[in-house]
Amino acid sequence: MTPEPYDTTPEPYDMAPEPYDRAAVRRPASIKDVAAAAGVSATTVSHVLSGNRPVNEHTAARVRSVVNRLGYVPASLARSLQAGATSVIGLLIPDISNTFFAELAKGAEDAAHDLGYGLILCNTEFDADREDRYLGMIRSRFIDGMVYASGSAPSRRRLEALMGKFPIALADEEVEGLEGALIATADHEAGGRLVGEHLRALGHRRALMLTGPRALKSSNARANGFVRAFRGEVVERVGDFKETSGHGLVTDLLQDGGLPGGCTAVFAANDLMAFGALTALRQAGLSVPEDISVVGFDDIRAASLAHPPLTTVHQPAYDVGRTATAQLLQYVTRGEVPPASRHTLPVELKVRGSTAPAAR
Amino acid sequence: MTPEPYDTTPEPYDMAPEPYDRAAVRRPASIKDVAAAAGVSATTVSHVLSGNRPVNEHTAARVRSVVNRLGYVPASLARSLQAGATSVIGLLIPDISNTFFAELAKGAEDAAHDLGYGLILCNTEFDADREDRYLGMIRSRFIDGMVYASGSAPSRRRLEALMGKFPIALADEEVEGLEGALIATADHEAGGRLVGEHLRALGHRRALMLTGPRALKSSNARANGFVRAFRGEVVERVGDFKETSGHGLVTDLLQDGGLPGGCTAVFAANDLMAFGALTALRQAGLSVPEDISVVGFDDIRAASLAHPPLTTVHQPAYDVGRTATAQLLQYVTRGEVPPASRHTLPVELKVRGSTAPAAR
DNA sequence: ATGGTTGTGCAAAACGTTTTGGATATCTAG
DNA sequence: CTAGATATCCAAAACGTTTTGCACAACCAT
Repeated sequence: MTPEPYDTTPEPYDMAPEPYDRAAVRRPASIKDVAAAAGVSATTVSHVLSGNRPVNEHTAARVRSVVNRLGYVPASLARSLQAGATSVIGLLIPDISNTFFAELAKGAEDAAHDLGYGLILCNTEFDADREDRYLGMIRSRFIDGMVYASGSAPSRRRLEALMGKFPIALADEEVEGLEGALIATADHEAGGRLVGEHLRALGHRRALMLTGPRALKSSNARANGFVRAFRGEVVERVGDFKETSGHGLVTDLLQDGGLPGGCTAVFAANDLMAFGALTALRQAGLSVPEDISVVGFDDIRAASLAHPPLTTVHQPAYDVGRTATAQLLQYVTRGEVPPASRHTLPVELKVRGSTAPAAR
Repeated sequence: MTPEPYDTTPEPYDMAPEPYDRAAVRRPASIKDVAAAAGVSATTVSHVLSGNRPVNEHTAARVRSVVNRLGYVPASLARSLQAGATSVIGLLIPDISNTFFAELAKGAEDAAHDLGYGLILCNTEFDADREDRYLGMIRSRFIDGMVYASGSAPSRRRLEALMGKFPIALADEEVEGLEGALIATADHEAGGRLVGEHLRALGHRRALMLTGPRALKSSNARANGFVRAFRGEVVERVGDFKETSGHGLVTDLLQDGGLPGGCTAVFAANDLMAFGALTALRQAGLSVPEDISVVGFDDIRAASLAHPPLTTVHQPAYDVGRTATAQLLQYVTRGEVPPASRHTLPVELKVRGSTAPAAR
């Protein structure tokens, strides 16, 4: 029986809309005030409100009336202290303004809300100090658990030390060597495979692949899946998931005498880099998809709005967040590790206007 | 002197990376355990850690060593209970996956983090019950304040009742009749005005305006500013800020025999509707900006990536979130209402490829 | 010597709940 | 009429901190 994290009794509507009066903030009523005013003990008030033990209906009615009159709302802090849990968890991500993480956050928030949990947003901006600071919240037991969706390498060891002692679930990015952990991630490898098959079916035999940072398992999985399924010649260039990176890599290649080996397609490991590539190609007078096909990864909102609409792999960001959080909470509330402790969520290829049969 | 919300002492790195061992969770060390092990009172431990009163350096060293050995981290709950504040605030928004609110959230998180505050994400999905539920957090004093950036009408009265008693700051959307409130909002009216001037300067004299819901002051302000500065004929249609709405409204008009009165420009109250309009126009065989100019509002990421790149009004979403939060926290920590309790933040017109001189 | 300061540490109260073991009165079954 | 059950409520402990008032010793200046 987890405690309700906060009271939901509606504020009486007919209350005088007092002017904004900072000075007159009086100490909010405590359970003792209610007890005194109702002529009962604090215990009884608690029982009336929680229904934890039966109370005489007459007494209960009196107590409830006093509760309303005084506008009493139980202090959730004291409740949590007593209960040993706060009904709040954290969500640690690098950048909430990135639509992928925003979607993930939405899923996490939904899952948390479903079980009456609050969600603290831990936005790290890829800053290790900031991340440590937030991880401190779990050690001080202010949050009951953490959904971790960051990939900053320096915090890896710190994370390991925590995972044995506190409930932590990984989302989106795996951490090597943590076998027993709770993990929810998209099927990056399958995504790469789908792209490889798609381009191959269109007759492409040579492709340029713009990868993400080597340190990220997810990025590597995309590349591996692609290379394996494409069964053609693949030239790799390492980018950083930013638009400028895609633009720069392609521009450089074009200036060095065209895409290497007569590539007819470009697969970028995320949509942003794909957009950069798109712009670079257009600037060089090439048209997409007639001359070159371009594929992205993520399916961010702009992908379908762009011109041409971008063929890309849809990632279930919402589901990743939701699943990881649900797993974490199952662990936290029931105290048991959920049966399937690793979830790999399906991705989907969205074929749009940026891919076409290979030019001959 | 606000309390540190959570401990930041780094976990010792050289700790044995124990296997994931749920059964062996032992009660974390409390201040009493430390006191006993160090042969001092809990008071002394507290003083050593807080520096609140001087402690003999020899004793202090001993205490610190025990703290490390036991891995003691103060329970922030107990600390907050004693302090009467949690160092956590809430951010209530309708939809985190909307890039505008994601940016706003980022600003809010930054401001909160700067002052050592945590931020609870309250995503309402425009659901009044969910909003009430979250507002309950402030009444139960689990959070020290709330940044409110939603516009759902039914909660208006409820909000009024709360604003006199708890620290609440409004972001993005004003609430009528709450004069003393803390408010940070973009200059919607100026944004509309900029668009009006821009289109007029390009020679446009008749325009279609797609507004947002009438209930939103921000949407009305955009329309008012536009109409006043455009000084031409303006046909208004009411949309709902969604892409389908922009598409539907324009399609309907086109099927009824072209844009009314020979409009040469469309101003949508947000980018999403502008994209809808763009698609509808293209489907009707009209080209943008040669035949019709299109302007949006918000400057979401997709705006610059679209084809043609969308002329739009850049809203300082990040600053709105940051400013509102900073104001709230100034109020919360210092207990005083900041000097300027209303901030109207400047917007900026981004002229891109979707506007051109009026076709004659 | 005396009074005041400084250094050092402790005990107890306070924060606001929930939970547990009784206590008292009333009822039920034999 | 009595033993046991039931209904009703309360006092006290517990959750883990910080803060406050005080005690004691040691030192200083008069």
